[in-house]
Amino acid sequence: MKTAEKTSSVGTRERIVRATSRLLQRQGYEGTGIKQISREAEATLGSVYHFFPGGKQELAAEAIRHGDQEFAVILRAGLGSAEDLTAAVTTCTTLLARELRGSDWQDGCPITTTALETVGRAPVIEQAVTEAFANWQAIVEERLRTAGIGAEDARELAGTVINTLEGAELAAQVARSEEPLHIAGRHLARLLATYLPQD
Amino acid sequence: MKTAEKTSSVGTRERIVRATSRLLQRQGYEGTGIKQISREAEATLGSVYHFFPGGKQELAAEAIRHGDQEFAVILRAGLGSAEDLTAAVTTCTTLLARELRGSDWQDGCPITTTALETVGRAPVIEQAVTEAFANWQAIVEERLRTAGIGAEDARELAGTVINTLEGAELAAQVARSEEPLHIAGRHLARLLATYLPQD
DNA sequence: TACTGGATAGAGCGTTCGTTCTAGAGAGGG
DNA sequence: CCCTCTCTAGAACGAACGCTCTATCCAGTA
Repeated sequence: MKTAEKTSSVGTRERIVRATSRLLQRQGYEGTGIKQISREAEATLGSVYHFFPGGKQELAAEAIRHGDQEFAVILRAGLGSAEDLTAAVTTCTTLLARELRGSDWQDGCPITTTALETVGRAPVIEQAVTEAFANWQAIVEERLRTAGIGAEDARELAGTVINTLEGAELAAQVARSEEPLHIAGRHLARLLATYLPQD
Repeated sequence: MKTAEKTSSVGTRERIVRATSRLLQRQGYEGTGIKQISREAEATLGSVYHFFPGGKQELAAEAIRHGDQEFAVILRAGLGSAEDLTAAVTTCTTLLARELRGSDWQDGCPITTTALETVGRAPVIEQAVTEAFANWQAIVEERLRTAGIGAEDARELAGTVINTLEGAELAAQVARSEEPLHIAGRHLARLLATYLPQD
């Protein structure tokens, strides 16, 4: 089926998905052209349409799924960084802030822009976006339950944690400052503390 | 200078700004064309470039300022709806949820999409976005101080309130559900309560 | 060697983009 | 009456858009 990889480089399909994900993150859906993607991925237009016969929408949906995983990694890293729940949450915001600053405030949430642009008009993409949000919420929810928060509270709080992180990341990007994220971390920690069993 | 308005309709410039604002809210910056704007505003291309010689960017910046005021009205209405701070906050989320559902989940925050698309690449627009966020934060901050919260806490909390509302509105739009907004309202109320003087 | 099918390559389709430009409409002042 | 100036009107420009299409390359199999 496939010969062993001769070089250490990744396959064409993977390069296309990665390039698309990064471009969507930085320029959004409408602002990103297929030709720019193929250029950036060092693939030809023929290859793009070979792997993604569904065109731009199918490609974007796959890129969203890629961004989903990417963000989930950060989330898990932050949430698993400490026994203390509130410390874990602030680690999350610190990680996000670092990544944001490191990219000169360019790389915010990998899917938000595309999500907003396509809401209500591109079902394939919306589906991927919905799954990503649900995935992130589930990750946070599980951590909250581990910390002893009840099922229903954990579910609702997880949603608010994700939403607040999203909003703070947007604000940080616009303001070119880590402050909104750090503040969000502190406020989320304080909110969660009111639900912790020992209270 | 100007003859008295003969009809009750608004002027051409105003129609252009309103149409642009609504289109940017729903389709974002890259997804909205000048010709679509002129069509929607019932103005000609000549009129658009007459009033906005700076082109699409200048027009978008003006539309952002329009959206700024629009959102500020809702914010003030919600925050001023009750003596009780926490009740006022949940009124905000209720108002936003109503508007969102009423537009079939189309009309979220009037500026977020454009803000994300143009961050770091359209200074004129970024400026308008920054001012809008600062404006909203100031509105919330003042209300928090009225409720007796200290200056620094009020400033930081105001930022988180705006950010969380932004994030929750995005989630509500994607999920086509009022729930994220209502939950955000409850959590924000709870967070704010921990800062209230009588605690 | 001949054949097959996945992958690559890019010219070209019709359309739309943001912008420019010229022309004219219409009211107000001289 | 004409001149001026604001505003309206839309044709036209080059560039970029998403996508289709044919041609070619090349490893694997027979």
